[in-house]
Amino acid sequence: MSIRQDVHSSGIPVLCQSCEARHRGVCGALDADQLVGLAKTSSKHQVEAGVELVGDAETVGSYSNVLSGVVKLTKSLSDGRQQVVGLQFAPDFLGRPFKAESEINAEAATPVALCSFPKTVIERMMKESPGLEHRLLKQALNELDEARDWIVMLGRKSASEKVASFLVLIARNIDPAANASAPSASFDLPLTRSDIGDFLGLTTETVSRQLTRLRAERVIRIENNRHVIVDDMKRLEQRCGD
Amino acid sequence: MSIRQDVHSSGIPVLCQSCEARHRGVCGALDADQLVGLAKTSSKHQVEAGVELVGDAETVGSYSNVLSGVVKLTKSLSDGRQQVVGLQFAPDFLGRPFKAESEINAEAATPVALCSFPKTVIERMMKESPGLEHRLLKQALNELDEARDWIVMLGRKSASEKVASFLVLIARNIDPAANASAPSASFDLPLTRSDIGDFLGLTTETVSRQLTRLRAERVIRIENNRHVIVDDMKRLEQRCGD
DNA sequence: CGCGACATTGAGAAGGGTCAATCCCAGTGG
DNA sequence: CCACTGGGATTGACCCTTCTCAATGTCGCG
Repeated sequence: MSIRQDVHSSGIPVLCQSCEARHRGVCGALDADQLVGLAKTSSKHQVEAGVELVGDAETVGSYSNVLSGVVKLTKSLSDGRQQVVGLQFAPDFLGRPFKAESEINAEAATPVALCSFPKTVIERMMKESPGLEHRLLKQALNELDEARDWIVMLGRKSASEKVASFLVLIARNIDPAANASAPSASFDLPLTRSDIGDFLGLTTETVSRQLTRLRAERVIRIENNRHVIVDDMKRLEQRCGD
Repeated sequence: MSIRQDVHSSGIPVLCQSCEARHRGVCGALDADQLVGLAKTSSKHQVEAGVELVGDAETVGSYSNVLSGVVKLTKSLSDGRQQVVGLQFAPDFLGRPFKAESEINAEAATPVALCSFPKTVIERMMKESPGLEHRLLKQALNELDEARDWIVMLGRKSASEKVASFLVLIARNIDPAANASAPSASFDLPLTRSDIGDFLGLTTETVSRQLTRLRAERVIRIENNRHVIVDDMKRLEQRCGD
């Protein structure tokens, strides 16, 4: 069994050997040959927090897998008002197929590791391998579901419910131990207060006040302004409004 | 030319002959044989405004194309607060592949014509014909783009900007003459004031006040509470904030 | 005519926004 | 080692937009 496994995986590029995207991400839809083809033109990058990913020369004309860290997608109105429209965690696929310019900005919210490859290569593979398109469809539908939950949140929740919902979202995506059933969680916030505000449609000050309130009510503890500990996830979830 | 056309279309089911979904909708990805297969199990429905489409026996386990009218997708919080998370116009595809229950309610906002078919048939065809999956991916990505624009609107726009944006959206989707370049538009609102509120994250009263304001400023005219006339789309667009 | 659903309008309350002062803390350089 | 600096974060006071609650208006229809 393990021998067959080894034989099988011997055709997989070194670059991809330990890559999470090969399992849970889009690359899982590719066979060894395709992986080799893709790996030839792909490269891993490491960027620090704050770097623009889209509009930046490095990824124009290319797609990426997020290997670690958090990428923040934003849109702006003409007068500068900004809104975060999505967060991408590993092993999400980053990029908008079938469209030249996206009008969306992507920025590393934390230090981020990416595996990038030219648009053309992926688009060719999509034609050859329906499985890949299937994966992308699934991710798109998932993101659509998430976007719709976010719409409900923005449209109908109060400030304190928004902040609680945000913390739950982050806990679920960042703390590896915080599965649905885990009673507690502990994680670093990947965003500044003002980013969180841009995410929730609130101001920095309101986010701060709501965090203070949650802390005063002993729902969360905060260390170093960034690290959050939730002893009882249930209590936090009760404050999400849904 | 017209003869060849006729010969070619002779294989197309009567049901589909004049159907818009065959051109701009998902059925455009199917060849004549597949159309015949699909048409065998599909049927056109006409439902009146207010009918629940999902959760209702008629469409559980099935997908549909919207042929005419407007379908309203909503989600609710446990205490009853409601939010519209999407509107579907002809020839949109209605349904969420790869997921048993959607937690989303779909309701006819106006009288609606649908062409429905069992999930199983479409899902089989998706495996056979990559073109179909491609169409669905495109629609999903488009809806995702729209959802993100909506997120910006909900998170960052003022009540008056929201109402103006809503009117522009409807004008674009309902008034056949209102292409991007048309200077004026005229249409019936497919939603009640309170539905519009649920769409924009506002109350009925606020929607009403903003409409009154737009009318007072001669940006729009309203007849019979439902019919809206925009003489100068540019002026309306200027109030959208973007 | 009168009912019921939807829409408008008004007055008052409140949730968040705005502006400004202060705090906190990680670096940095003396 | 300590003071200084600068970028978040927090807190407070005040204000404004939007919500809430309630009254009134309008239209279609039996």
